This record gives sequence, structure tokens and C-alpha cells, in this order.
Amino acid sequence: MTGSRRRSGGPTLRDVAERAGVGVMTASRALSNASNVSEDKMRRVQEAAASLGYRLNENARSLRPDQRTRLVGVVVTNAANPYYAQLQVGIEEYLSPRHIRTLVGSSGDTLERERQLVADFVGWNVGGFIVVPSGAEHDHLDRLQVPVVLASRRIPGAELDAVLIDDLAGARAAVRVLTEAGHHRIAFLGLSMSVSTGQRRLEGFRGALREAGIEPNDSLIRVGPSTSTPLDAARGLLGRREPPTAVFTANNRNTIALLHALRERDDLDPPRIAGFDNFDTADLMPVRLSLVDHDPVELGRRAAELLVWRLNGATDDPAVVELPIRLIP
Amino acid sequence: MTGSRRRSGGPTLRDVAERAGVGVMTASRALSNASNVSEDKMRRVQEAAASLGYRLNENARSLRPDQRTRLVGVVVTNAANPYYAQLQVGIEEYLSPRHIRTLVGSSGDTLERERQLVADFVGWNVGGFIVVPSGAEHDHLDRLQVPVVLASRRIPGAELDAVLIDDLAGARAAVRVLTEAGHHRIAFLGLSMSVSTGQRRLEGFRGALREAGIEPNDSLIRVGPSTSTPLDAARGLLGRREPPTAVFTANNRNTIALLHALRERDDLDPPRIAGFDNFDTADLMPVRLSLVDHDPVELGRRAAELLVWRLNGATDDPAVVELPIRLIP
DNA sequence: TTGTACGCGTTATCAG
DNA sequence: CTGATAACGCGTACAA
Repeated sequence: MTGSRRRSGGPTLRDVAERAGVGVMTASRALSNASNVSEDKMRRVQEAAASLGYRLNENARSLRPDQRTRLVGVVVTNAANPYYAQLQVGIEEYLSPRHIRTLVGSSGDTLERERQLVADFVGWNVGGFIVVPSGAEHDHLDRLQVPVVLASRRIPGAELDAVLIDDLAGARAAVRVLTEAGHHRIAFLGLSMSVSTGQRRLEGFRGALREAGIEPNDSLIRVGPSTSTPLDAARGLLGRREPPTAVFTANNRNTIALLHALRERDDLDPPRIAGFDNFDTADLMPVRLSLVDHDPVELGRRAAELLVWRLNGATDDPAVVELPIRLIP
Repeated sequence: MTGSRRRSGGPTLRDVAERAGVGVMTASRALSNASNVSEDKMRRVQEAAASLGYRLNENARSLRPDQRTRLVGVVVTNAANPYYAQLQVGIEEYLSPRHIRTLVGSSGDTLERERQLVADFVGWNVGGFIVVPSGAEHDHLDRLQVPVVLASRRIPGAELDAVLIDDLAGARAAVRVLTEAGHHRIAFLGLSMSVSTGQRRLEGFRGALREAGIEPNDSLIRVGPSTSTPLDAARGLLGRREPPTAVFTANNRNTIALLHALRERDDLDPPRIAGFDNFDTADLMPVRLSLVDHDPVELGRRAAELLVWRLNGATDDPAVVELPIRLIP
């Protein structure tokens, strides 16, 4: 009654062992540790595995409580956004060589979906999380028994590691371009204030204005998306009796929306634009753009690095890494 | 000696059952099938599960050979490319409500990495694959014991389901715009011939030319990326003694590269451009673009749909779905 | 160095 | 409708 019953899904370690003429444990050691196995049997096992097209069953391995993490959960707000696509690539780039795979899900910027994804991933026994939080809640992240790293956005009050862009410096630098060009009526077109990125960029905007002796004019500040789409917000700004002579756009979506709005109007004297995020075709645009460039791939890499550091047992206080930006004037 | 020993990673079904005062099997049924359980116990179990923050362990579930698929592997060539990011979103959109998660990896368009990813995913016991093949090899896909659906590209000779864009019609339609505008010296700037997409688009290009009574001029055909980067190829075309008066670009990367090359030269009389793939800022470009628009999200959805159809036991001959394109003139 | 028993968490089976 | 038991495939502990 030697285990010769074929299961539906491919060969098992037992099969490999039988074929190589060794015990299962020798086979196991040969294929995972490579320790304490004679060279001879080592080779025989590996040949057997290869000829059977055998792969260790990760599900079975993960079942053991004391195993190393082989899976982490990644929650982004919208995987279709090129920005987050690159973030994922950075994460995978770092984790893949360490034999850790990722489970990815899009929250659509809703807390409910974020909660559900996190719960789902817990079911998969992920060893940790990288999350782009959709809002300010963090109770669902606190209860987890595994490390969590926030990416791109921070949550006030959450005791979690985070990797961020230097939003403040980026916004300041961009707005400074505008003030130094002599502009005074400068608008802010941007993100929802419910995410830290939006708040920080607005803060940088205000700071740069004050630094230049300009009092921020609230009627020139449009934050989304609660009020309207970026395109509508841009139209509203341009349609004012006294339109801004310069605009700071808080991310690439808003920059592009503004450009679309401008194109609709065909104004003789379009506003000067400075904004956050670079994009592929920025230098092909019909108007001059000053952009805050940064590297989402690096952001992902660093987040993954931080997570692995925790997985390896680091117990330091929460770390916040702030990545530098580069202004393309 | 009732199993009260805490394992590191959260509560188990046993804990839930104990707390609810029922047997493990009742708890199991209550939480997965919801069949053959009295309403009373049903509620008790669910309350217990909720109060413990319990989640079924998917790893343990997947261990059984006869279980439904909960995981599929997705292999794309480059996850950072917005096109494939959208493809993934379509896939997730279809699979997520069906409680199937995806494991995603980028092959970087190399066969070796593709092989490795496939092998890795087999270790995770995925119930099927969606693959954007990196080349013409398919032996590693044939040996798999689970269904495989190709997305975006086909492999000649492979007996596999596939979802494609109608490359032929797309290329024809785009090139027709150029010929009907009276152009004769029309160049092809594009993809490697090692992928079916490249071949098919070139075929469409040639067809449309012949249809217009123009003999394709091989010296105006630049295929990549073996020879050079898209940007260099574009420069080469524009730098000819007799540059083309019109160019068909075989995908968005090449379209954008051509635009960059054009911008460097600042020609008085730039070529007319028609190309494959739409992109965000296409209508903001300084020159007129005629583009073949199509929907990568839909492509992903359909691929996932096909895969689920197989997972449910379909044994029909390989299906090839060709999605329609839309020309933006 | 090698092999044997047992447990990881869940579900199918089958007896109550 | 309910629950005890035996797998599922692998790795640790221990015995040989």
C-alpha cells in the first residue's frame, strides 16, 4: 500500500522520494534546505524532481506555523493607475528574489473594500502587508498579527512603518517656481484632503506662498474629488472672472485634467503650470510644465525592504522613510 | 487536552467550534457551504467567528485535492506598462467576485523568467493561468495540468485558448487613414516580430498598403527591439534622405518615441501619424494622431471569463476570441 | 546521514 | 442535521 494513488494535481514529494529511492525527508531536505544530504542522493533527488516536473507545494509548506513568510498582501487604491503599477513592480522586484510572492488587490479608495481585502489576505496567511491606505481609519490594520507597511500615504495616529514621498518639499519647490516667476494669483488643483498626500501637498503649497509674502486665497483652492471631477474643477478655475495666472496641480491626474480644460478654452494667455508627478508625455505637452519627479518603483522597493526588515524580527519604533523628489523646472 | 494551544497565527476553526459549542464540521459547513446546518447553530458559529476575527485558512483548504480553485497565476511581460496594469484590473474584476485571487508576475519578455514564474505558480497550486507569452515557445505551458489562457498574444502551434485584439483590422484601419490622405511613402515603426502581435500588425500594414496599390518598401519598415530602441528607430526613419511622409506606429511606446524624435528635429513638415493603442494624453499632442483604440480591461475580463469556463469543466476545442477595435480618426 | 511518527487547519466521508 | 475520523503534502522532532 505504498502511496501510489495519484492525486489530481501533480506529483508529490513522496513520488519524488520513491523515484529517487530515498525517504521523503531526504527528498525534502534535498529540495528545500540542501543540508545534511549526501551528494549522491542530492543529485538523485533533484533528477527525480526534474523528470517529474515536481514543485514543492507552497500551500502545504505554509501550513506549518513556524515557516518563513512566502506571501505578502499588497493593497493599492487603484491598480490601473500607472503610478501604482510601478509601485507594485518595485515591490515585486525586491521580494521576488527572496522567494516571496505578492497577493495584490485594489481598494478603489474605499475603506470597505480595503477592509475586505485585508481580511481576505489574512485568510491566505500572508506574513505581512504593504498598504496604500484609502483614508484615515486604521483599526483594521492595528489588529493584524503581522507587520504592516504603509506606502505613499500615511495615517495620522497609526503606529506603522511608512514610506512616503517628500510631499512637502515637492509642493514647495513647485510652487516656488511659480512665485519666483512673479505670479501672485496662484491656484491649487488637487487631491482629497482625506488622504495625507493631499494634506501635505496643500501644506507645502501654502508654505511656499507665505514664504513669498502671498496670502493664500481659499477661493483658488480646489480639492477633490468630493466636490467634482478634476476636469470640472479645472474648468471652474479657468472660468472665474479673475482666473489664476498660475496653477499648482497636486498630481498627474489633475495636471492632465487641467491641460484638457485649457485645450477646450483655447485661451490666449494660459496659466503657468507646476505640478506633482512626472509622466511619459510631459515634455510633449503644448505648454510648459514644471513637474515634481519621483520614483514610484523605488517607493515600492523601499516599502518591501522595510517589510522584510520587520519580517526578520525588527522591533524598533515605527520608521518613516521620506524619499527625495527632483524638480524638473 | 482539548486543542487549546495557540498557534502563532490567529484562531483556528477548532477555536470557533469550541466557542460556539459545536463540532468542527458544523463550524466548517456554517462558514463555507452554509448547507445542512440549523439556523441556530449557523448564527452561533458566525458570531463566534466574528468575535474571534476568524478567517478560514485558504492554505489548508487548498491542500485538499478536490477543492475548487482559489488561485490563478497571471504572467505578464511588464507589469509597469499601463496596458498590462489595466489587463490585470480586468482579470481581478472578473475573478474577485468569484473568490479567486491572482498571483501576478512579470516575465520581462524573457522566456526564462516566464518559465520560472510558471513553475513558481505551480508550487502554489494555482488552478489555471493567464499568460501574455513572451515568445513562441509553449512547451512549458503544454505540460501543465491546468487550463491556460493566452492574453493579447497568441503562440503559433499552441493548442490554447486565447483572447486577442483584432490586430489585423486595427492596423489596416489605421494605415487606411494614411493612404486615403494620399500618402505613399509610409513607414512602419514597431514591435518585435517574435510576438504574434507584431507579426499581425505588420501583416495588416502590408495588406492596407497593397489594397491601396502601394508596394511596401522594406527600408521603411523598422521592427524592434532587437535592432534598437524605439526612439533610435524613429530617429533613423526621420533622418533618411527621403523620410516617410506618414508613419504607422505599432504600439503606444513607439508612437510616443516617434513624437519625441519629432520634437528633437523640429521639422517643418512632420509626417502624418497613425498608430496602435490610445493613451491618456493623446489628444493633447502637438500633432494630429489617428489611433486604434481598444480596451485592455475588457481583454483581461474576457481572458478571465474563458479561464473560468475551463475551470468549470469545458472541454471544447481551444477558443480564440478577437476583440474589436475602434479607430479614432 | 537517514527514516518514522506526528501535527499544521480544513473538508469528505460516513456513521449516528 | 451533526460530529468523529481520516486524509491532503510537508517539515520538525526524535530515533536509528
